[in-house]
Order: sequence, then structure tokens, then C-alpha cells
Amino acid sequence: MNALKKPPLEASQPARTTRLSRARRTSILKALADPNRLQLLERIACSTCPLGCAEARAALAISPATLSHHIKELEAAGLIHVERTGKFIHLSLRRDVWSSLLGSLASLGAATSAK
Amino acid sequence: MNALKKPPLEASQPARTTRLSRARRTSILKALADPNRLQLLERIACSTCPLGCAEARAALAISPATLSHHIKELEAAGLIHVERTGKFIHLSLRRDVWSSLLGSLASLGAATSAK
DNA sequence: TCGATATTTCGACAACTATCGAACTGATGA
DNA sequence: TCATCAGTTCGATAGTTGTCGAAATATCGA
Repeated sequence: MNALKKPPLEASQPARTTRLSRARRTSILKALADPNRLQLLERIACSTCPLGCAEARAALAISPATLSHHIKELEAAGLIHVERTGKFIHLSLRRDVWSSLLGSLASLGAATSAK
Repeated sequence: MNALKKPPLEASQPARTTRLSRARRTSILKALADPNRLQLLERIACSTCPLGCAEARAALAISPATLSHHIKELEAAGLIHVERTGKFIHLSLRRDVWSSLLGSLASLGAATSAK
């Protein structure tokens, strides 16, 4: 239904605290709309150092294939940064994107709520 | 995959600024993960008076059946309040739920970001 | 009561996606 | 070099969901 979901084009954009496009917001929200993915992201966000794949898997009880898929989705949405070093990968939250999302959502609720 | 999505049980809970359960958060995010629904919610949120169905439809270019479906989803997620008076309905954002969501998401990103 | 209008429900369909096992790739250490 | 281990890709499958048209329901005005 939405054409521009797969291509991780826009994910590579900085989008620091820029206003997110509607399409961008939707693709991020889609990425968050899966319980496993949300939990994974939560895990990534709350660890001080970048999270390894093994730790992530321990928390989720899903197959490596599925985990890989979810990681790709989160990355495509621009929510996480994936660093591949040798055999391992490290996952970290892109806090700039995260706060853009929050800002975007906050402005939605706040609109005309100047009561 | 998530069992408790359809029943609007939890939607009826107050949940003012209470911490949302993981399941609840997921069901809300699912509701937001559709572009049409998000746009509809945006429309609802930014109007001062409760939005009528006709106005909503004008903004979305979808069939009445589909609109009804989306409204039901948003209501089930607890994001909007639907008031049926005679032939018409009026939609309004549940700002308490909305801010619970924002709070929940904010705390996710803020965790351990005490650097 | 009758017809028009607003919204919902139903049934169906196509597209999407979460999930897995199996096979694959690539790095590391013996 | 070779076995092993981390992660990915592939193909298949089952379940979910956005969408619509048509039929149903409900309200209101004449």
C-alpha cells in the first residue's frame, strides 16, 4: 500500500532534528508496530554499549533468521545503526532519529491544543 | 500474532498518564502504522471541535467502509473517542492516551542516555 | 409511512509480513 | 587448510490487514 517502504534510501538521510515527512513517519511507525521489534529496540536503547546479536537473541527467543530480518527492518527505518566488525555486529539506537519521531508525534497531539 | 488486539477491553481503561503495558504500546503503534489512519488521527487531533465522518472522508479519499474500519481500529487502540449521536459520529483524540504513549516512547529513548 | 442519508457489517480478495529451516557466506582460530 | 561459529539469504508458509462493493441498519424529514 505504501510504495516507498523497502528502499532504505531515506534511512541514510541525516534527519537530525528535522521534521519528518509523512512517509518517513509511517515507515518508522511500521517498524515499531511489531512486538518483537519494539522489544529489540528497547533492548538496544537501554544498553550503554552497542548490543551484540547474541545478547539480542537471548532476549527474544526467535531464530537467527528472524532476528536478522528484524534488524534489517529497524535499520531500513533508520532507527538503529548497524556496525559490522568481523564476525559480529553491534546495534545502537540513532537517538537523533528517535527524537525526531518524538517531536513529530508530540506536535501532532499538541496541535490546536492551545486550550 | 498478538492475541489481544481486537478486544477493546483495555481501550476502556483510563490509562491517564499511567505507564502503558508492552502489549498496549504495541497495539497503539499498530494502529498508527497505517498512513491513512495516521493522517486521519492527525486530522482529528488538529481540529478544535470533534470531527465528523464526512469531513474525515473528504481528507482521505477512501470508501465509507474503509473509513469505518479505520475508525474502529483507532477506537480499539484507545486513541480516539467516538460519540454517536443520531446519524452522525464525532471523533476526538484521547489526549491522555496520547501523552501516555509519548511518555512511554520518550522513556525508551532516554534510558541510560545519561551521558 | 416512505425515502434519503449516514454509518456499519459482510464477504472477498490481494498484498504484506513474521516466522522458520536449510543452505550459504565470511571470519577466526587451530 | 579446515572446522567452526556469526550472521545472512532463500523459499515457503501461515496469518494479518487494507481495501472495496454490496447489503444491512438506523436516523431523520416530509
